[in-house]
Amino acid sequence: MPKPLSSAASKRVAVLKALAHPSRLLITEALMTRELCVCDLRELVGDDLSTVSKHLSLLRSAGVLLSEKRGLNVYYRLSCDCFGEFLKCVDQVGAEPKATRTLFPNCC
Amino acid sequence: MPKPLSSAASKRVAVLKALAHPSRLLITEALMTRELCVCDLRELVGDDLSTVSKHLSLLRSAGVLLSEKRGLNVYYRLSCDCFGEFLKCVDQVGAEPKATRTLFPNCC
DNA sequence: TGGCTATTTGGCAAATTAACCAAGGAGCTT
DNA sequence: AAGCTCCTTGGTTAATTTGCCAAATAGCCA
Repeated sequence: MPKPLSSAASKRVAVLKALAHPSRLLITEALMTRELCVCDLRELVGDDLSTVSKHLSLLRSAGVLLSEKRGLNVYYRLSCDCFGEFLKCVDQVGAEPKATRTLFPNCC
Repeated sequence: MPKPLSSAASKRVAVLKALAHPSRLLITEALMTRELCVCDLRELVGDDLSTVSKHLSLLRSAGVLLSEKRGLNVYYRLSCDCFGEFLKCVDQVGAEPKATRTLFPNCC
């Protein structure tokens, strides 16, 4: 049984979990450029449409994406334009071979 | 079967997955202040020692943590000092109620 | 060496997550 | 209204992850 989590912490975990999946990260990266509809995203990731829809729904409920229906299509976009910065941080993690680092230099 | 992933992408996913767990995020946050040994971290998260050790091993292999054995203890520390920035980004995601946002303001 | 402490590893059962198919809206357009 | 397109939801099975116990390893110290 998981121990009670502060709401701030569980929100962080929800966001991270949402992004910690190949298709969902790909979707998020694609949306950094422009909003896209579900069928665009389906083509991008190549999974079954229902699978993509579920990924999108998860990203939306984590607060990562916003959606809007226009006509027949549903368009998704990032809720936040900080993902460039965010991914830069991710890429800095362990950018160097771990064995060669012995202290805290200035890392990133 | 997952489709082939670029190595940069799978590395990103590995880092995000490593952080997307309550205990592992807690550990990572604690290590932002100072390095700690396994027993300190065990006390912090309250799980079985072997569970904590597996979390640490996962974080290390994702490149998030570095470890060093000194005497009987193994000390863990962050591989990177950019986590403050990183978490700031995470917290900005969906910081506003989703419904009220209709476009890209300057968000974060 | 033997014993003690700190940590890791192996193995397994429970819980969670993922992906597909099929069926169900929702909103054009005629 | 009928039919079509786009998307979401329900339900099921497979795969992955989690967490504990027990056993193994590593290093100190008598």
